Amino acid sequence: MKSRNAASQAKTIRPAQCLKRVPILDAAAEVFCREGFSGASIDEIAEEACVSRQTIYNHYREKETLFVAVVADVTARANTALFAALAAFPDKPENLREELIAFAVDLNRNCLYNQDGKFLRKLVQSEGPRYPHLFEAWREHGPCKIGTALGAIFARLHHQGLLHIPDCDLAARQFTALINADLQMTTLFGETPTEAQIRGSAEQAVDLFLRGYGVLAEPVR
Amino acid sequence: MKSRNAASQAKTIRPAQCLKRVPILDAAAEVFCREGFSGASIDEIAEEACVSRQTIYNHYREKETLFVAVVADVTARANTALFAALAAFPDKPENLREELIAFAVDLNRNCLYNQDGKFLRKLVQSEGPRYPHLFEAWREHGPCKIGTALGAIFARLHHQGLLHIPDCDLAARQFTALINADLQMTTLFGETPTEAQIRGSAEQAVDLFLRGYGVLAEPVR
DNA sequence: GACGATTTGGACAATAGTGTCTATTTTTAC
DNA sequence: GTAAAAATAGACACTATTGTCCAAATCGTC
Repeated sequence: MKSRNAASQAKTIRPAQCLKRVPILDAAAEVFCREGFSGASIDEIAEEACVSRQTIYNHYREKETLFVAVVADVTARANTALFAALAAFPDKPENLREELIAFAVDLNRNCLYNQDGKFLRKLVQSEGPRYPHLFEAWREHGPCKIGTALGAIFARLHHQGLLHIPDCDLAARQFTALINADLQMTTLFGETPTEAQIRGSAEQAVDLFLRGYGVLAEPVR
Repeated sequence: MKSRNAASQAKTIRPAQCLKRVPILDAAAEVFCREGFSGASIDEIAEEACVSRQTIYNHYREKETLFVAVVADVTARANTALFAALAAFPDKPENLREELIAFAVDLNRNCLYNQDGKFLRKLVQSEGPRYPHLFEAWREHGPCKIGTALGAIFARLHHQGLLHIPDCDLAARQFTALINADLQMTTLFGETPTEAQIRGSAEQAVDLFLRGYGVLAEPVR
């Protein structure tokens, strides 16, 4: 194997120069998501990226290399979106219901149900078992830590006396489950939920959540 | 095309005689679920079913026919399991919390998170867009009507004064979302949740659900 | 045991996809 | 403008897979 022999194989392309890298990654994400790993053909990706097939092979040695690169790319993007959403939640909430709703909407719109979220959910489920390493990485560093981060937020709300939450990690899982309750079906269809759906789903979720975990500060009205 | 010409093509095999049909369907479900539609090869299925490849082609003309048959088979099985679970819920609940928990456990164990449930969830997501007809069928007649059926049950509980539920369909979606909240991660790993996990998840879900929708008949204890 | 139905194994053509190679063209930077 | 880097197009070998055809073997039932 010798790892390429200088002459004609020196097509390793320095990672700095790109130009075609972005369209390739985008098209590949699209096609991998639509067709799955084995269903996606390099030719299809090349066409969708408006790029010669050879160019793809120049940048990424083989299909699997490309796939891994795509997952890394999408995961990174999803992560920054997630951090942004988490950071946007106020330290000292004033109108808890509204702020939780806004947070849920943000989470759903920009992390869970955008293009990247859809890609990750679908791919982790269908190709996860085949790439344990990749899968583990997603679980550790990926959008999956929504759980812990949310748990921390709820712990703060508990200590601030705004909510009464015995088990914060559990509450975090329940919160994410609830804000998706209304969107599951749309999601499975591969469609993107409308803004109204996202907003409605968030409101319903937060209302139930607050009935379950709210401190009964105000008298029943 | 002529639709086969009597002589050698008369291998249509009467639907009654089977013998090899069950192992074929089982193996095919397994392989389709593991590899996806395009990743699954007929040879692999034949081997796993301990059957000659030709036999598969005798029964199901082509790969797609086999796939459709598998989905129909699994859906039918999942449906009877679902009906059994729904029927098992008592008309006049006596200990609502316990009975809801038992119901949730039953639902999770025998419908949502068994082999069939896993298959349907995975396949609908990955191959759904490619088979709109099949997908529609699943949505209409498949396990997806958990929603409506559950809604009906909750409506009854509301009228019986056992719960206070303004929107029963919403509550149904939230209920199913909650009983899965703790299992999502395990599920994505392709693992089957343990009995303890299922039980715990159900308890937590029902407790939050009852805090949100319970009539406050008893004084806070 | 004989009959028809079912199953099997192997050979086969046709197709599609991966990855390589090479020569040529375009782009970028100096 | 020129030279290096990157992109392209096409031909190619190789492999895997689908689906067909056929002859032989096996099974179930009477």
